Amino acid sequence: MSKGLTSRTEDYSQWYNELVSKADLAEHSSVKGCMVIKPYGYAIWEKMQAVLDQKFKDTGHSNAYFPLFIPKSFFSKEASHVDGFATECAVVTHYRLKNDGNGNIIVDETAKLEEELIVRPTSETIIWNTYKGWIQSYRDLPILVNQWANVVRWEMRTRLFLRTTEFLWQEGHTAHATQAEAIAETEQMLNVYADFAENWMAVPVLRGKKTANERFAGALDTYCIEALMQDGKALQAGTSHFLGQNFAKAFDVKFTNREGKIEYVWASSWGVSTRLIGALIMAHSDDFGLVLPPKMAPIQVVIVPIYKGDEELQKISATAQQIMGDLKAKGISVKYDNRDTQRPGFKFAEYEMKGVPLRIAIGGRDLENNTVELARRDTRSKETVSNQGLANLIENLLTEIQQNIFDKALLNRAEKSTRVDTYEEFKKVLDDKTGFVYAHWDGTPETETKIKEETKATIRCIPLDNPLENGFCIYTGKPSKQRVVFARAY
RNA sequence: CGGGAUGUAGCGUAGCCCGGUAUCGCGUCAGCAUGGGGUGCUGGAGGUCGCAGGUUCGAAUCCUGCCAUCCCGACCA
Repeated sequence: MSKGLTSRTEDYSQWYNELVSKADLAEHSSVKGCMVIKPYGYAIWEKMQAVLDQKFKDTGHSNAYFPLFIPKSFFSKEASHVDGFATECAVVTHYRLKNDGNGNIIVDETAKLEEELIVRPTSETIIWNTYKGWIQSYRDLPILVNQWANVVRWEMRTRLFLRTTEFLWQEGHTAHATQAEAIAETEQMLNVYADFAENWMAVPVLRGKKTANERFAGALDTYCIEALMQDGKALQAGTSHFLGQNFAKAFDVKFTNREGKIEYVWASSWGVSTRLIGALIMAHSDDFGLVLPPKMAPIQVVIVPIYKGDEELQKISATAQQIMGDLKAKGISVKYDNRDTQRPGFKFAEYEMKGVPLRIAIGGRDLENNTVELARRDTRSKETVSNQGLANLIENLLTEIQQNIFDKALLNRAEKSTRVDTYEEFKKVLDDKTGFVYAHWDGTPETETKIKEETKATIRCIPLDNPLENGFCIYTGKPSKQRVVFARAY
């Protein structure tokens, strides 16, 4: 691991890239646009999965698995869905290779697929094709299924975690007897995501609806959680879609309701991806490396011994083991780094880069005094504390750190949220101050598109709890009933 | 797919204009010392100079073609 990190103010993008690499989260693979998620980065994903998976189960969902490949004909059935994804699909056309006689492996042209297969960019089509066979009566509803999977979207430009050609995610797909129930499900899952983002990832989010332009291809309504990064750019952190009867109609999924009438099934889908790791990184980290909220940290506490010779190490290790036992009893994950191959200072820097929330250093002086040195990653403060009641102290500190990290992110968002009433002001804020810009909009896709073309800012969402307020569109001057949230986004 | 740039050791680089078999840093390996914030010294290993042609006694360097990657745009969780 090399020293130092480009500062955020100097070059935010480079800071991000170096951080991902130096914190050992991920690296570029030999496959263009695809990343290798390294063990430490994957451990964060596993933390996310564990929490989300439990939340899904607590809200009545079950996991299942659907194929990676989708027949092209399925994919074409829902018109706006195809339009949305057509330009970024990987297509399988052949199923065999052969030797061309010169030692080269080539595609065997005689092994052409009857029907080409799409590598799923999302699974609505294959799932609704399947649901058709599962649903006949209202008694079969609702179906509440989630799958953890990889998907492929052939992106032009990629960035580790934020946008890669292949990424990991979960996609929930539910089927309901009524519109109201499907909408309630859509909203419920949005709240699950928001709760996860704020109370686990310590990332404050806006809950809102997307405008028609930003809506998921095939949805009637797209709900989202929007987070603000430290550089003032917005990041869509999760989406939940009310699909109406669009996919039921496309795949002819009907059921007999209580009244004996035949009706199309109502649907929702919702997902979050490994992009959340990008959000986590950019929301909290500093110029010294990653800053992880304790609830998302693969290692919450690291213990570094400082010693001269084996004998002293033995003594320190005994103390360390005792502390580890106390912490583990409280469900705190702890690592004792007694590698003799690195020096303490190196380890300090390394765990700082990796965002471990708390570090305990134990040296000879501490043994004499029954103390340890305790260092917080979020504030980078150090203090020497007594061994007595250490586990309780740490337990409380972890809670405090979790809160502190959230508060900081919330403060950043508050500082970077601005209300503007003119287009001039709007552009100036976007350029100079960045962040969320609350402005009136006439509600038309045309105006939204114009603003996007001229400023690169998009409407991130119309907040769900948005107060009504009469005003005039900053672009056209037409009357407007509420402000919407604009930002430049990842 | 348009506009720009770059390919030299695991990583980052110098050398290229002005041809003579490759520089430095990090990392790595060995030994000794060191150990409370990225340790020091000594010694070692590691290179088809993106690929293929061409010019030349001789090419990382000059010429031609190709490939790849990165940045900016269009597209996007």
